This record gives sequence, structure tokens and C-alpha cells, in this order.
Amino acid sequence: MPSSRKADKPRPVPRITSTAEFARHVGLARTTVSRVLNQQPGLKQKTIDRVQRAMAETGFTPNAYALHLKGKRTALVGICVENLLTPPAVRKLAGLQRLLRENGYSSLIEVLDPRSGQKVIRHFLSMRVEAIAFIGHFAEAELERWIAGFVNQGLPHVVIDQHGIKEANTVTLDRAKAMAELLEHLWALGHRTFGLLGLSGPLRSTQDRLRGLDATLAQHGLLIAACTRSLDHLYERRNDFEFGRLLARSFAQIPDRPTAYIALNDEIAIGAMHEFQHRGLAVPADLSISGFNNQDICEMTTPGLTSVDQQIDATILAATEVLQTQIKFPTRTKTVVRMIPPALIIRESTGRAPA
Amino acid sequence: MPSSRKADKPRPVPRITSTAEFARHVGLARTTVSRVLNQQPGLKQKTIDRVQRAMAETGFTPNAYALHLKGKRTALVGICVENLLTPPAVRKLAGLQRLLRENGYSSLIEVLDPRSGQKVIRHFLSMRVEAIAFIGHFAEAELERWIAGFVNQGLPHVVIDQHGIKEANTVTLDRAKAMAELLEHLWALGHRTFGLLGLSGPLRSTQDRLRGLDATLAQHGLLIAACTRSLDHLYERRNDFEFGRLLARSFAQIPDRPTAYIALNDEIAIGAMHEFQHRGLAVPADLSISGFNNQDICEMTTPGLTSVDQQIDATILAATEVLQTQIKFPTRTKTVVRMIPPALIIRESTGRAPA
DNA sequence: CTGAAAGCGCTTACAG
DNA sequence: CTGAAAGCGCTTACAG
Repeated sequence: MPSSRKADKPRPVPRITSTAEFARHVGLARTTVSRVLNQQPGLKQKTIDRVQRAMAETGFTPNAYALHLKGKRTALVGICVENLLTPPAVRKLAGLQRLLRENGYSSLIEVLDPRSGQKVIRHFLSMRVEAIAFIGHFAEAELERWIAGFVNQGLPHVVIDQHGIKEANTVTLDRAKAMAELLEHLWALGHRTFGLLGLSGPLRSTQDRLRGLDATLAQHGLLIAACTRSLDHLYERRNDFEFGRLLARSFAQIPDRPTAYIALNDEIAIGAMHEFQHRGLAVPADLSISGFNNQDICEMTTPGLTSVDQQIDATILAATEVLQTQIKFPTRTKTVVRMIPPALIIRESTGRAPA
Repeated sequence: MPSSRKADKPRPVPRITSTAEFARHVGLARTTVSRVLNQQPGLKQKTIDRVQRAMAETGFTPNAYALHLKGKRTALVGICVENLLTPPAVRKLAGLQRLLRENGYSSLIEVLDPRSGQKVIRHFLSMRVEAIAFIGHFAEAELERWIAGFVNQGLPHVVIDQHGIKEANTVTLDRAKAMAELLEHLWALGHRTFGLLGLSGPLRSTQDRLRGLDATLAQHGLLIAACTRSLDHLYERRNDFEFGRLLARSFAQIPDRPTAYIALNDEIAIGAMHEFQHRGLAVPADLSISGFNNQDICEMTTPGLTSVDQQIDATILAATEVLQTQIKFPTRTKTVVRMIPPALIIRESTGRAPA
């Protein structure tokens, strides 16, 4: 019943769900409709217009499930992200999705909490994603099991951020190098004792950073155990502003206080800086502080916070390349690990060590 | 060839892609496998175990496309998000996805840039999503066109945050009320002149807030044009810290400076606060400042920033309810608009007006 | 438990 | 351009 439609009299339009119905509606053969949809040659412009107008009118969209059953590729990539509360992870997610779309892929994004992991992976597999990416930190044993499965099945994958997963194609910030650069910077400013804020715990990324510190200090003939100090064990572990405050309060009270502080992230660094300042200590005149992640807030503090930039653009570009190489050369099985060099962003929170 | 597998000799396992192959591999009938997969009664435990072990071994997952072709519901919800750079939007996204998963839905998440909009919607439709949610602000005309299509087709939808879209089921913060509460708070502190920071522009959300200010001022017998002041026009429009700084610099220089400042968001408020302080003005002794969104950073400044909390949990809960009602009662066509009451979080950045 | 058959919504030759 | 047919990977009766 092709009658003119009125905008605000909501007449429930019968929903068209198949090319068969749609072809009947337009008055064409199913084959012809299919040819228009797939932009095949040998069709009159008039026919093409007729079909496209009808599609716009009815809102008909071909069923993706039937399409893919017929062998059309899904052009889907599954992205598992640990959580959406840490800004750097979200920026990686956003960038990766944009880059994938520019390459013709849609993304299936799932936040992976510990209970839902297996379910999400099964969903991705049943949707026949062409690749899977992980952003963040996941339970190591479980992740290794999944990766082994992907390798077995020849399913392209990439692990972003979590270094050290067996067989996994990995893109990760060179955290050891980041710490080396930061330490050289502080060293050149005359600092010889270092407070560590939140830099503890079992995460591989933290251990990588401590290893970087250790190696660099060793080059200067110092023992990490001797010249660094951590008070993390005194408080319930958190990664936020408040945790930084607590640590700074304790550091402010001990006699041989370190002159430079290296924090797990920007939040802890800023919390510590506020607390130190609140107690009358000047930054950087009395002590230096550095963060990690180079978030926007680093520019919003007084003084601005020296921090390590994760080079997120380079990271997701590398991740996309790693995926595409696997898609292009499905038989190449060598595991790829790409380290992204960090960038130390020096601001005013780090300065000469007090005399 | 069911031989024992060695962990690290990567023998390329032939990938099983259909129940037919899989049934052959296990040595059972296709029908039997299908029954195990669908947990139908009347199967020996031994058979069930055999199938499940083989699934774990081979990594076989039934093809979702064939499943849904057979009429199984997709249990998919499409989520369009404006961008992933504003923390409140990300928190809504994360919360909504979690809530949907708890209700048995998977999410298709897409960041909608202006060029890709139509493509994303088509993708959602072709994937036969059971509902579509929008988070953020989109081009009004385009969004209204999409919504009209959904209404026409009886596809459940919800628009989160963007108020005023015709026919759209909407969940949105009561921004007028937020401004009313904030103004009453400042009024009680003795403020009678107000600087607006970034509160301008065509966005409906901004206009809603200005309307709220207008109405409340009118109740006190004041004219909004007379007692508020905006300098937004002097600078290129941004929504960040730096923009706040610029505005504060100008406000600091004018003679009859307002005593209270109402910012578009927390970032602008904090930027302004820093600049005022940098110029020797004390907050809140010399002037009061308030933000919007109540982000974590509001606690990280000195003094802490008074801000409006968007009540994100309540928002996404309402959004989920709105979707579920539509799914449950597909014939009910009345448009639903739910306003979420905000919560004013008072901190130290607002205080008595100077005498 | 098995096996053969129909059908979901598509595409793709093939004969007209 | 049309129309009939095969087949993608499933589920679901149905007869054994």
C-alpha cells in the first residue's frame, strides 16, 4: 500500500525483514534486489534508484547473519578491555576502534570482569570475529589459555599493555626504559634517594618498571634496595589521589626523607604533592615528584607534574599493524613483541635536589 | 586423529567451523550435538561430557549467524556514544554495558563521528540489535531522523543526555534543577552577581541550564541579563582547563567582577580557580567557583571544588528500565521522558560573598 | 541415540 | 531484468 506518509500519525509500518518481502514490496525479483545491494554491474539507474528509495522508506536492512552465512567476511574485531575507569585505557580503546574502522572493521567491545571472561570470548568466537585485542591487565593464566587457543586456531590477536604473556603477540610501553629516562633526569638534578609511591605489587608492568630502576641505579653504582624507599605496605592498596596523600603524610614524617618521588601514576603523584605542600614542603625546592601517564591533569596542578607519556597513538598504530600482518599472513606463526618507546614530559614538579 | 596434545609444539589444528564437522569429530550425530549445545533433556551424562570435552579441546563454537537465522534472538543492544574523551560519558557507557550484561544482553559499542553515523546505524540494524541507546550529544536533525525510523519499525531505543529530541524516549539529568539548586546555594551565601564560564553555545543542555538560572533568578526578582556576566565570546571556544584560565584572566581584570562563578564543567572551573589564585585572589574568600560533573579531580584541588553530580547510576538504571519496558510492551507507543534529579556536592570552593 | 528433511535469509551461477 | 535452484550452519520435529 504505497500511500503518502504523514509525519506524526504513527501508523505501524509492517517491518520488512527479508529480501523476499522487500522484493515483493518494490515489485522486483529477489535476484535483482540482491544485485543492487551488492552494487553489481548491468543494472539500469532507474532500478537502482527505485530500490534505494524503497530502502530509505521502509528502513529495510539485509540480515547480517544470512550474509555472513553465505561466506561474506564479518569484518569484526573483538576488543576486550579491562575497565573503563582508567583514562589511558579508554584512550587506547577509542583510538584502536577509530583506526580499525578506518580499515573497514567494526568493533565488538566488551569490558571483561573476572566472571564474564570466558563468556565474552565465546561470544566473540561465535560472532566469528577476525581478530581479538586485549587492552589492560588480565589474569595471566586465563589469558595465556585463551591465547593458546587463538594460536591453535590461527585467530589473529594482540595484547596491548600486558607484557610477558606466553605466545602472545604483544604491544607494550617500554616501561623499563621509561624508568631509566626518568631516573637519569632526576640523577642529573642531583637526586640520590628516591621515594616510591605505589610502585609495588605483583603486576608485571610494575615489576618491569622496578627492573628499569634497578638497572639504571646499578649503572650508577647504587643498590636499589639502599637508595629507594617504599611505604606502600603501611596502607590498604589503592591507586588514587587519597593513597598518594597517605603516603606523603608518612614520608613527610620520617627523618631521612628521600628528595625525589616516583609515583605509579599521575593521581598518586598529585595526591602526594598536595599533601607535601599542605605540610609546608615546596615542590620542587624541597622535593621533586613525578607521575606516570601524562594525563591532562598534569598541566592542571601547581607546579605542573613531570610525567611519562605512554605514546598512545604509536601504541595503537603498532597494535593495528600487528593485527593486519596476522590477517595478511595467516601462516606466519612467529610471536611478535613490540616495545613502544615512552616520552618523558618534564614539567616544574621536578627540579634541583636541595643542598 | 585424537592423539594427546603437547603444549608447545604448535601443530596447526584443523579448525572446526560447523556442527557437522564437529559431530563427525566426536563420532556423534549432528542432532545429538545440537541437543547438548541447547541443553535439552534426555541425554546421557556421558554423552554430554564427551561433547563438552571435545568443545574445549577443539575450541569449536557454534556459528552465531546460523543460530540467529534460525530465529534465536540476538540479545544484542547497540550503543552509540559521542566520544570517549569526556569521563562522564565513559562512565555512563561502562555502567550501561554492565547493567545490560547482567540482563543477558551483549553490547555493540560504536563511537559515532559525524561521517560514520549512518553507517553505524545500518550496521546495528543489520545485526538485528534489539534496542539502540545513544549517549552524548549528536546532530539533532540526524538523530531525529533515526529515532523516527526506530519508532516506525518498533525498535526500542533510549537517548541518554540529549534532551528535546522529538519522539525520543529520553533519560536526562534535570539540568535546570541543578542550576536552581546551585544558585540557591550561592544566593544563601550572599552572592548577587555571577560570572558564567563556558556556559554559552547552541547545545540544548547548555540552554537548559541557562533557563534554570533564569527562572531561579526571576524568583528572586533579578534579571539574568543584569546579574550574570559571560566573557566566552572573547576566546576560541574550548571546554578545558586552559579555557577556564583565559576566562579567569579576563574576569580578574574587569572592575565590577562577579563574586561567584558558575562553570560549564569541572575542567573549566579548575582552570579558572588556578588562574584566580595565581593572581592573588583567594577562593572562596574573594570569590566562589563551582564546577559540573563532580569528577574525581574535584577532590584533588585546593580548595575542593563544589560541583553538580550527574547521578550516573540512577541515569543508567533508568535508561535500562526504559529499554526493558519497550522490549516488554512493544505496542505501547507513548514517548517516555525521565528527568534525573542531580545532587549538588558542596565543597570548599564556594563560601560567603565578600563584604 | 541416529538420520533424513525442512527452513531461516541471503548470494550466486544458470537458463530464460 | 526474471525465476528456480543450491547451499551456507544451524534447529527442530519426525520416524526409526
